[in-house]
Amino acid sequence: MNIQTLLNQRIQAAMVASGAADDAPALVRQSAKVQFGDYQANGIMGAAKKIGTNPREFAAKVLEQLDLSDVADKVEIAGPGFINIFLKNEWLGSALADLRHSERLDVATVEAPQTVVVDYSAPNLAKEMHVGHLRSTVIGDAVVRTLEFMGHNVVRQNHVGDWGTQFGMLLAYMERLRAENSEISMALSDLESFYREAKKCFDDDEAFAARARELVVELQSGDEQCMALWQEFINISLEHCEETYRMLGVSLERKDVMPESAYNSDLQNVINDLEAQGLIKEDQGAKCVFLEEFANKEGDITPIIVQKTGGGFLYATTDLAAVRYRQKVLNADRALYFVDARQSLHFQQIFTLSRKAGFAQPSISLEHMPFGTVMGSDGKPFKTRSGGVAKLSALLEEAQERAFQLVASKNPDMPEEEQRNIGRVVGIASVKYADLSKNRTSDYVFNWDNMLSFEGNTAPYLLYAYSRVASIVRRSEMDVSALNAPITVVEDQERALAVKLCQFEEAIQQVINDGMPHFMCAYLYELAGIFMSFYEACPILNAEDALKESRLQLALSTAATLKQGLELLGIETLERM
RNA sequence: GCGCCUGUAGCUCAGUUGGAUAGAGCAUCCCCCUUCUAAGGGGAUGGUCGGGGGUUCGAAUCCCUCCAGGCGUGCCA
Repeated sequence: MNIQTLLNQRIQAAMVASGAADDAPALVRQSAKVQFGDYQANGIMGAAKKIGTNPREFAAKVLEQLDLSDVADKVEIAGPGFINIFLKNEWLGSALADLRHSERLDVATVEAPQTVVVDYSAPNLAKEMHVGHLRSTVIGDAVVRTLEFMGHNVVRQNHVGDWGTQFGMLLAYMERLRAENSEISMALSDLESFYREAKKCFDDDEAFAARARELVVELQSGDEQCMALWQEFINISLEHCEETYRMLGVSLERKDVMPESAYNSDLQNVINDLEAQGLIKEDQGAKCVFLEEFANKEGDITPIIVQKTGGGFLYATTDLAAVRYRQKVLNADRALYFVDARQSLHFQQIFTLSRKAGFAQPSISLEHMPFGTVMGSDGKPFKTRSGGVAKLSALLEEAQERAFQLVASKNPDMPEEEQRNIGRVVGIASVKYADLSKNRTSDYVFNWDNMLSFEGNTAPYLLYAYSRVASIVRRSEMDVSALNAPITVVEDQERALAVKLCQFEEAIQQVINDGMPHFMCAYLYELAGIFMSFYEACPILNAEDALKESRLQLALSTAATLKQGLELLGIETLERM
């Protein structure tokens, strides 16, 4: 059920029938205030202006063409020409019955599924995942889950960094350890320190550095032994990533890995294609593309360098090859890039050039989904207490430990095993939710106390709300699947809850349109808050039979919606806390 | 220099693409546990939406300008 879509269609049709342009939008929104009803149409004023009539008179004409008697019991003109819609309680009751008896909460899959390529996470395999990878991974995964729920064909692309000069250094260090008969797998169990040690050798030891550079050349020329060593390293590094994904509850798998190196054999083709189209200019020894779109007022153009002096390729080249792959091989309708906001210019360049060179057809939508930086309380990029970059796995361990301490202090009598499990779920959920609930584009401050608080828009609050609903259902000791009594919407709190439950699909739509999961978070937080008010005001288990069954179904639907919503965010729920 | 982003309550954040009297949580202050989890709920206080101009029925949102901060800007990714 999507009330907004339904009202939009009906009101727009009435507007057109009243003389508005065919494409005049009805602009139906959830009402800002209760006195304005449940929904308001804001499009009347604009449409009236275009055809040169008085907005209120036009609104009156539209109402004559509009029959909402099945869904609304009051439709009124207000202010300069708003149309306010008050939904009918009986209709809400029947909509809820549909929702209750649907596996998917009455959310229909899309009529025209798209192939959506989602590029996210993309850690550099030379090092371990750190806090900087959290946002791309968590936000991308939430959007992926939401797209799949709506029936789109999603192709995950984990564009990991597995190529480049730093691998020479790492391979040289592997060689050295092997020569010393040291245990390589042990050394690689902590990639972070492995990288540090290798870097130290590279900086201090001239012979080592020379060998590292030599290995880069061997690697690039496809030397078999060198490749084998490299592959060994990549495998171990990927296992680290997968361990973190498991801990985080992220849906990425090995099959989703499409590394930078996969495009190596295509990079020269990219250059050739650009050259054949006359797009390349050699400048100071490098092959560049100068596009007018990136000129300043003086006419100076920021070039896109696609091949370095000496023949090396750059990440621009790889990204161009990736666009072409996503277009030609994956046949994408949309390609979403969950990548740091600092790469905005880079993606503008890549997208513009891809269109110009025909790598991307007009039909494909290329969308950079930028996100801000995770900050510490000092307002600077988040670091550990010792000042280093925070390893993601360590951060997640700490989250679970903190949550465990919290659970143990609130529930001292609970068996430790259960405390641990709750700590795990709450800890991970807190970190993910803190990230997901903020507007993607802005920086946010990482704060343990805020994210682990049970108050406000936090994971613990939502999980608690869910477990509380689940507890009511358990205590009812009824066969809830057999519940079939009509759902009656009478009290204000019942009504508010009913309307909110019917708006789940609208929240999903927002997440998909803009790649912004915080809309889902806001929705779930509001839903939980409204349920809590309902819970205070409307006794469920102590109500008499018909009322009890009606309210129990409201509770059931709330539980199902919270669970499904959190699942779309990639967050586990708990039946008991 | 140029470009992009950000600036909303003391703090942390929303604000559905130009809609009605700008909203939450924390903090502060007051209420509510003999009834389904008080890890909860209800209420109060708190705003020149960075400043100034403009566009129009209507601006936190769009345009111009200034201020403050962040980031990017030819051979790292």
